[in-house]
Amino acid sequence: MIMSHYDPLKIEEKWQKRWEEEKPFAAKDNDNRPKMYLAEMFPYPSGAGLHVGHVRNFSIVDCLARFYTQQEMNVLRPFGYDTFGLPAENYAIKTGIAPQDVTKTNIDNFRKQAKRLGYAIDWDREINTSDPAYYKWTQWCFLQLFKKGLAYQAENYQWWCPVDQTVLANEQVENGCCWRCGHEVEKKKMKQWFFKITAYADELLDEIDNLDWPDKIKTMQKNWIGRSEGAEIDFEIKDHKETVRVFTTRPDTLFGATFLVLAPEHPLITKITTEDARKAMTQYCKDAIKKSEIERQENKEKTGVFTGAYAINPATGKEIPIWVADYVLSGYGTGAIMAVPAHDDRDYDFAEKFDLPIVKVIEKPEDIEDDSKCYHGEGTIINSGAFNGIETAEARDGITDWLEKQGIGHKKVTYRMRDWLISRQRYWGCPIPIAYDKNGKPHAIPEDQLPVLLPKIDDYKPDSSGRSALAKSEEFMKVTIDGEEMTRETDTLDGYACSSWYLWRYTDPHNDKEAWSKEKVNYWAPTDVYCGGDHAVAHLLYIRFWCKFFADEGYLDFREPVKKLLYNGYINAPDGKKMSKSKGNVIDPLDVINSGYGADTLRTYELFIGPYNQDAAWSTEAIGGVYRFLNRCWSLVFDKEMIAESKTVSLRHKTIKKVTEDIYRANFNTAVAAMMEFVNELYKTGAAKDDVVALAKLIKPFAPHLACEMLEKLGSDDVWPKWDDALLVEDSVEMIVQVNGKLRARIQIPAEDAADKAKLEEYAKADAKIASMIADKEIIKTIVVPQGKLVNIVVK
RNA sequence: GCCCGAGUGGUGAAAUUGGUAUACACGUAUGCCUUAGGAGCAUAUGCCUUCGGCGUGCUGGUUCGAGUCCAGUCUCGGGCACCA
Repeated sequence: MIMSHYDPLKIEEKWQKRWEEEKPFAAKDNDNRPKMYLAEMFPYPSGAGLHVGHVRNFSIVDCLARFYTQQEMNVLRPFGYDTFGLPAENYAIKTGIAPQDVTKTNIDNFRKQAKRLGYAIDWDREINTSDPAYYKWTQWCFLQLFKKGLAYQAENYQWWCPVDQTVLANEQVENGCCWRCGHEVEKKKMKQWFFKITAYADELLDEIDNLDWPDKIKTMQKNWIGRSEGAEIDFEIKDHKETVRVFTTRPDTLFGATFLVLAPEHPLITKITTEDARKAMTQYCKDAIKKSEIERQENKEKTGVFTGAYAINPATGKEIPIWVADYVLSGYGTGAIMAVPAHDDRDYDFAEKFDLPIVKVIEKPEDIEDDSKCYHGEGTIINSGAFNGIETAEARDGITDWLEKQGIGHKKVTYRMRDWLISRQRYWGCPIPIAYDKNGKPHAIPEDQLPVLLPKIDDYKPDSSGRSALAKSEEFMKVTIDGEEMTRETDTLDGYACSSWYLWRYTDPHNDKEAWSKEKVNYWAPTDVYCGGDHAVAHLLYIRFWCKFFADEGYLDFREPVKKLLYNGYINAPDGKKMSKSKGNVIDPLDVINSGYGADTLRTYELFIGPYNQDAAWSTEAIGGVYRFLNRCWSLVFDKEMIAESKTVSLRHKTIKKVTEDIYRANFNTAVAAMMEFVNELYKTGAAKDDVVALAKLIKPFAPHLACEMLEKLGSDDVWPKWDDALLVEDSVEMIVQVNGKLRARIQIPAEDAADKAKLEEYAKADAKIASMIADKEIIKTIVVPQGKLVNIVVK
């Protein structure tokens, strides 16, 4: 017989053309069916095009989208592009080609490639963050935050290269030098824009436990927010009217505070440093501030300089020296600490190095073993006047209350999370919709003047002002608000701002009156399943923050943007290393398709490669196995004679159950395995029409083109098949006989006897091999029949 | 240093409530078909062996029964890392 041939490229072209014309994936805003909103983290459309990592990510979402569509739900599965950012700007600086033009080329390429994969995308909802019709509303979002005081300006130290006269990102500073010119960089105080994410710190933290998200991400977010409860305490400074405020989580150790330490950036340093210390202090602070965060953390050898000034410990009344050291961070708490060397490792190291007094104030319980140099656990308070003898936990409240009565301390909650710095001195970003009057006061651009358009310019390089290239456009800079001439802000927004609300824009992407309509957003959102493999903290925290803010403002009826998060692993090169252009080990999905495998094989392979949330190495051999499997599916319909009556009814129902439940659990790899088992069996027994119809429906979320081709030939719809529990059972089942927990016999028994424990025992004893093992009845201690299908005989 | 995960064949991995360890796939071997095959189909494939025994990183424990639960330990991966 001449075999016809499974030709994926031909089949896929046919169905993609049909989907392009008929738009079967358009989501309906008014629909009685239950809704299902699925999205992946939208890609940055790089010049390199789609890679196999995108394919894994998109294929997971597509599998779910098609699965729920076949379950007759109203599915929204949109697509878009995160287009602002450094690569396009650097490319423009190098080549002079406008980022707008590069971006358009890249998007066109991404779209074309995504269509080759046959995704069930509602293409009419496509969005692009650098499109003025989109970023108009990013600017609107900024203004809502600005109006509520949650977008604000503050002075902040930034890296500054005095030769290039530009601000540098932390990653652009190498060994204290500029990555471009190699000159030593400095830290410069600059005014920057921030979003006050800390205003939502408590809710962002408390809601984490209720999220259906991977524990890994939840833990990372908790650590990132880093809530600490403690107290702020004011220390008087001898011979000065100023006080030093410190934050501590251990107010119970106040009597053991034998010195204070200020961060090198602390504003009081210049005021209180004595003449003799001044020179050394200036040098120390200058050096410390210059050091990068990384350098400050790498070298844990304690350094510091004494100010010459003394504070008064309010508990003991004693004078204690005030030091400056870079182990105290300016950005956390108050930038100053009370040092308790007896009960804190860092303070202990410092005290030992500079020969400062160590006073023990906690006696550890006798049953606790702890031979470290200083004890930081709980215990009984000593050397603390009226507080002696009480437990540390109690003393934390007691001492805080006492401080509060004196008016020199209070309870305080502090977060490790800082406010979100959003201004970028870059051209290729969303302009911040702000203008400054003559006095430098910021004003919101009126909403009817939005969008603030990003002008096309010739030279994208930042200029000597340290501002973005926008400052060079005189036309852009001038603006009139309420008859007053003002100057525009030249910073652009962090790209993460653009992606903090796109999930809501998808629900109403063409709205030119508002960012989204309340009706549409509350019908579709929150997103039911969101899938990505990156941005564990930043993006996934920012969308939660904006969701809570816009819920407070009445624009959303929900406070968490994503119900279920699927965090997929990476696809690595066959050797297990990261794929990268420079290593030359990149697998191009289009090459895989065009080599003859087709998109269905690629998609199914990437879902079969392993658990979706685990990294996987590409295998050029294993993908062939998936192709063979699809080929066998195809042959069942197009090559083989069908049999009249199915011989695999029970397995068919088992397979339907397994695949359905596996997709709900996101166990895509075992769902594919179950279908392979089913096909292998059909090859042995022959396949009836019911068998292949079920198979085609089950395989559609994985290999949609092939499935459509099969269903068309079979004249079937694609409605998701159901299983019948009664049909899962086969006529005869295998029972297991163990002796002392070890497998000794397998016996075929009628299925209806499987639940009858007495009968199972009889079968077991009747088996020749078992009978010989227990011929001497004396040795039987007990017989355990825990449930259907298993007997364990325990012998002496 | 602290906090999480994970260790199962030659390889990627299954085992969903404590109940047949290694499903499915790759690779390998053999056969069939073929002018030919890097195609297709079929069979076999944890280890040692004569019966039989041993096997889920290692050492113990609980249990009639442990990959799964408990204690300890080793290794690898990830996150945080002077946050007071």
